[in-house]
Amino acid sequence: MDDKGRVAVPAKYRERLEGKGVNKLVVTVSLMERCLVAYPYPEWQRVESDLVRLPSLKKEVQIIKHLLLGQAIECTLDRPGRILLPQPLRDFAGIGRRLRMVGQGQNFELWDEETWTGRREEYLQQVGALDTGPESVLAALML
Amino acid sequence: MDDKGRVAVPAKYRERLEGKGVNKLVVTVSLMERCLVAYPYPEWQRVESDLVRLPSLKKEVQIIKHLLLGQAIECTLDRPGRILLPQPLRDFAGIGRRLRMVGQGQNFELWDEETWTGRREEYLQQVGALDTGPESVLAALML
DNA sequence: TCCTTGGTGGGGAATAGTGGGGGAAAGTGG
DNA sequence: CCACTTTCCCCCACTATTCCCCACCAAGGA
Repeated sequence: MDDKGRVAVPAKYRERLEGKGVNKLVVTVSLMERCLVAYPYPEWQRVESDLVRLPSLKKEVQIIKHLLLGQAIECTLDRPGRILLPQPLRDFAGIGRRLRMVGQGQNFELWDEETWTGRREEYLQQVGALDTGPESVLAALML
Repeated sequence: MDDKGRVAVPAKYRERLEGKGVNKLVVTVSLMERCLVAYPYPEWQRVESDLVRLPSLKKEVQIIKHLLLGQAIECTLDRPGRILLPQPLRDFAGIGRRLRMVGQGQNFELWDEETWTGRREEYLQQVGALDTGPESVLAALML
């Protein structure tokens, strides 16, 4: 990230977007981790319409709508393929000068570099402790 | 590995790939060890589609998706049959100038040479301590 | 020895990423 | 309502990477 708050989206992601004529991303917070999540615009529309369909009276729904919808920002890619990350979102995820993008299939996450490497160590430890019996996730993958 | 970060894929692996018209590999981290895993592209697609099919709410699934999907990099073989290993992956596996490829059937692992020889000693010790009764893995192999 | 095949090294073109200036637009205060 | 400030966005130039190609070296077989 440069000191204007711009983040270069790697060319590999970008060409997948441009292939579909998409030049906008929606960035919001992650519900699970101290990081941000970026959706290609069409993908976000799907998420959003799912969300608004949920019954607004339920407390869980309210919470999730506040977090996701309330902080979602539409970001347009500039010519060299960068997005401008608003300060509030950067603060939320503790994103400093160096950040890390973590792909998740359709969308991808934005982490502070240091936060990510720390979290990754925790993940590895947890995997080591996982059940490896025939019913486990690991077994299902036949890795 | 040369000082541009390129790694020659041994001809034996390569011809198996080229036989199937595959010139791309996907490299990601290993869940179990401090090493990298390389999949032929079609094989990786299978793993990936298995992963996205798993229930995303489970914590184990989240962890595995972050580790495997999040750090997966697509690598194209250059003409002499080498791939370029990105710095972050090299760092993860502590891969220095000399590295070691360890076949695992469909895929293969990439180890730092020194890390591998150390780990191999531990493996040998652990094999020595294995149960050799009629129900054991060793017995099942009829060794 | 010579020829073939697999591995290595490096130069250079193309492409991706970075940084910064200036102008438009939007927000703020008089 | 108008000036002033700030933010943002577009564009250009510069730097770093990546990728593509060719030439060299080393080993094994005829």
